[in-house]
Amino acid sequence: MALPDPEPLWRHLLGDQLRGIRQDRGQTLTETAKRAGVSPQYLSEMERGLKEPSSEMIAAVAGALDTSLVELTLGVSERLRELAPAQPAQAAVRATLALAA
Amino acid sequence: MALPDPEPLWRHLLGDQLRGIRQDRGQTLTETAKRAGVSPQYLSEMERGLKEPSSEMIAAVAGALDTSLVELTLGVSERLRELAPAQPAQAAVRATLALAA
DNA sequence: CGGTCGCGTCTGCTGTGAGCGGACGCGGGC
DNA sequence: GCCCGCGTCCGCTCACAGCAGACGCGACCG
Repeated sequence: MALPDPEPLWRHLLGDQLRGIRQDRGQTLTETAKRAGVSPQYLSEMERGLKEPSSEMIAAVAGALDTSLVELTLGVSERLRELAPAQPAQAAVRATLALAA
Repeated sequence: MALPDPEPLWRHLLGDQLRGIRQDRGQTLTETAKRAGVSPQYLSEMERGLKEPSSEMIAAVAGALDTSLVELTLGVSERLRELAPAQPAQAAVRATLALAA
């Protein structure tokens, strides 16, 4: 019986994307949060995949980072493809993700 | 002064993807909901973008549809690209999306 | 025709978690 | 030493995630 593959969760992948883009842009968490109109503590939680942000929140933070939902979702799908090259490597992939978080 | 582009929201795009895939698979809303372990009324709301599903819910419904988060996010990003060919067409694009919903 | 069934959606509800204020640890500058 | 800004921790409130029961509708059957 095949188990469902343990794909990473949306909120983790999204958070990774957001943090990655923010760092690429050289923005601090505090200034991005301010630009997005959210609290710094909340943005911190979003980036760490601790919260399920609403669609409007995602859009606001994307706007603050001068990016868009299309780039975020594309980034997530690309990341997922990198993470899932073959079935037997799943356990190693999981460990790598845990280290990145 | 450039306004932020009125990109569709994540929950709407996700819901459209889920309904599209479900219909492609020839599954009823009721059986997909059962397979995913969610209520039919909730799946209906998800598909119509009325609710912000948790990451686990997204994963559960994806599993029930024999799809994955990578396919969903890729589908969303592709849809966004279709929807945003050029800046002046944004208002027409918005109207088209409203009709689809 | 009336009754039954399954589909998808509406309505109202409760417990949980989204989002945030205040506090904290840390490093850097003066 | 004090101050500042960074990012995160902790605790809180209220909006909403998720669902039970009800409903409208079309299809089917006797």
